[in-house]
Amino acid sequence: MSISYEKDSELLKALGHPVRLKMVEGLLKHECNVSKIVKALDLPQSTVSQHLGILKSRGIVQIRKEGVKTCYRVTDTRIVELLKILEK
Amino acid sequence: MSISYEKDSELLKALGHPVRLKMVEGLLKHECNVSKIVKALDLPQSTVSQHLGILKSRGIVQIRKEGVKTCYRVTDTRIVELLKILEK
DNA sequence: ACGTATTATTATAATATAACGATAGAAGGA
DNA sequence: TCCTTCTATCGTTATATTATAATAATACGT
Repeated sequence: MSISYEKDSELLKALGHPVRLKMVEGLLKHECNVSKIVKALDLPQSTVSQHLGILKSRGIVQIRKEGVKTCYRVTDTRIVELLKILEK
Repeated sequence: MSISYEKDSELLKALGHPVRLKMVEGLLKHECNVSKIVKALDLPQSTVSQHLGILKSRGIVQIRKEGVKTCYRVTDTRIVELLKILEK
């Protein structure tokens, strides 16, 4: 395999925002719905929802509907490894 | 160590551009001066210089002066690992 | 000193991103 | 049905990024 400049840069750009990076780190550990994330980050609901939408559109997270709630979780396995490197 | 959301997202954002990602991949293999990069990527000199400036300001690359030429190379060891993951 | 090659910086316009209030829609309970 | 909770989308404004031409600055050879 080799790097896809367009696609991979999209992935990195999506992670290249402090709020989204924080979200992703949290969603690695446990699935979480929107309103919980809103409380945890203390940000407007629309802001949180928009960031989650960006992560979802890049395939970084996936959703699971639970009644009226939307549970987000990290699915891209490369993300786990990427975050590990940042922790070094 | 843990993630620095502000600083690490800056790093990812700098890599989150197709041209810069391509540049970094190349500069991992061999140091290169600006005019060579201009030819390789077929982009205006000012565009290339600006992108290199961004990579430099984030500590992703370092420079070595050789007369009138500026040779760029990747120095951040985490970058090597990050790019390897993208290749998967 | 002059000309050339190389690189950085500046200026500007176009486009994209970010933040967030307001609104809309969907699901469930009373 | 009405109300509430939860989430997504829209509209707007502010800010940031991108591209690129033009210009400046630096180093070197003749």
